Amino acid sequence: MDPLSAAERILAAIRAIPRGETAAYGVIAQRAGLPGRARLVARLLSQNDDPKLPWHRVLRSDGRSAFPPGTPHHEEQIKRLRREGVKLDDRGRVLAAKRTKSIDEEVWGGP
DNA sequence: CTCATGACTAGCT
DNA sequence: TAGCTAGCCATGA
Repeated sequence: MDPLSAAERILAAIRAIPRGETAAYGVIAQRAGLPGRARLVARLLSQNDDPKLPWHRVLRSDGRSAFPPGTPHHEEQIKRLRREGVKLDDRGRVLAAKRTKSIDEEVWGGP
């Protein structure tokens, strides 16, 4: 049986995002062994209550925040990302170069 | 059981 | 580049 629940694998993948980098919902899901479950990742985040979870590093596939611009959540997310050195364009989009490249190694540490 | 909703995505126009 | 659509799937009414 699975040593870790799907939810726990997803949370682990989110926690593994390095400071200053970001990852899309779909990427997190895939890394958790749940390809195509981006919405599950979103749902977990919406219900998560762990203040240690770097939820602000999780973005949509286009590099934008999942929250509508102008909302408190959106502002908070952008604020945290900037504080970590993440660069955004005028439209609040994270530069592609800063998006996650090898979360797999971050999570499962290669071998 | 069906229907609506949502911190999503990929593809098409 | 922006907007729309269909597909996705766990939850709750």
